[in-house]
Amino acid sequence: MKQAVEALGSLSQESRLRVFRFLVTQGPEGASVGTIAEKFELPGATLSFHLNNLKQAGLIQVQRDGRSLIYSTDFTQMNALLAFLMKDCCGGRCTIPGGVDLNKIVRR
Amino acid sequence: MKQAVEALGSLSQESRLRVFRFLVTQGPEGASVGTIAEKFELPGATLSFHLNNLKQAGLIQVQRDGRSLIYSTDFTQMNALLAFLMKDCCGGRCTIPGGVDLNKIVRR
DNA sequence: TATATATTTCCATTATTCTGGAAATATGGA
DNA sequence: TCCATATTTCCAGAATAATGGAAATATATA
Repeated sequence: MKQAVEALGSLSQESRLRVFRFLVTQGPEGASVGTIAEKFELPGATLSFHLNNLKQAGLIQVQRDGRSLIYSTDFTQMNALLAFLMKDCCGGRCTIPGGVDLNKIVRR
Repeated sequence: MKQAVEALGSLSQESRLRVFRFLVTQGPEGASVGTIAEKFELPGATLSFHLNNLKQAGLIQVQRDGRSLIYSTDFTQMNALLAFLMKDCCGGRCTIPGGVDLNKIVRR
């Protein structure tokens, strides 16, 4: 549950959620800090703080490319978070947009 | 996205997540504030604060029964949150415990 | 009406998180 | 080596959230 709280907390901040969603769209290529900073008009220190928070939560990973640091999503944690929410927080009552009852397909 | 941030924020606090999960197990019957307070050993004012937060986020609902207030889960919001996370935060890479690829069944 | 029970609201305190300028660190190239 | 670029760390101030005692409100019952 500790991990879930951390991931939920990380995604519950608007700037961070925005950045995370953007990184999701970037796929494995990811994006450099500079690119993200420009896109969201965030000061370096602030962005660095948020990226570090997402990384601590296990939601993103980083790799260096020359002078740039490239951040990209790490779906392991997101996967775990979804599994947790569906198993422990839905009580057999959750469906998804297509009308599928999640709890009928989640191994419990 | 506003709603998602609110729901994520509400669930990202340990006491609240615990209480929410407990209410999930209680189903439509729900539980009184007193019952929850005893179970989690939380002072009245603190619990009231957290219950109100969950309610504001649309995750629980309340009804009066005599002197007691009965809180119970409202899955509409949880459902919406899961849909949001799967559609916008998984990038086609999330599976659930049974090994099912969520993005194959989510209407996008 | 008087009293007990259940819960909330009020409010002050403490704790945590967010923000961003400035300095520090890392890398690459001239 | 010197300089430019990319990003982080440091740090202090501002904003937001959590905590819980005490008073207020709501309901029930005698």
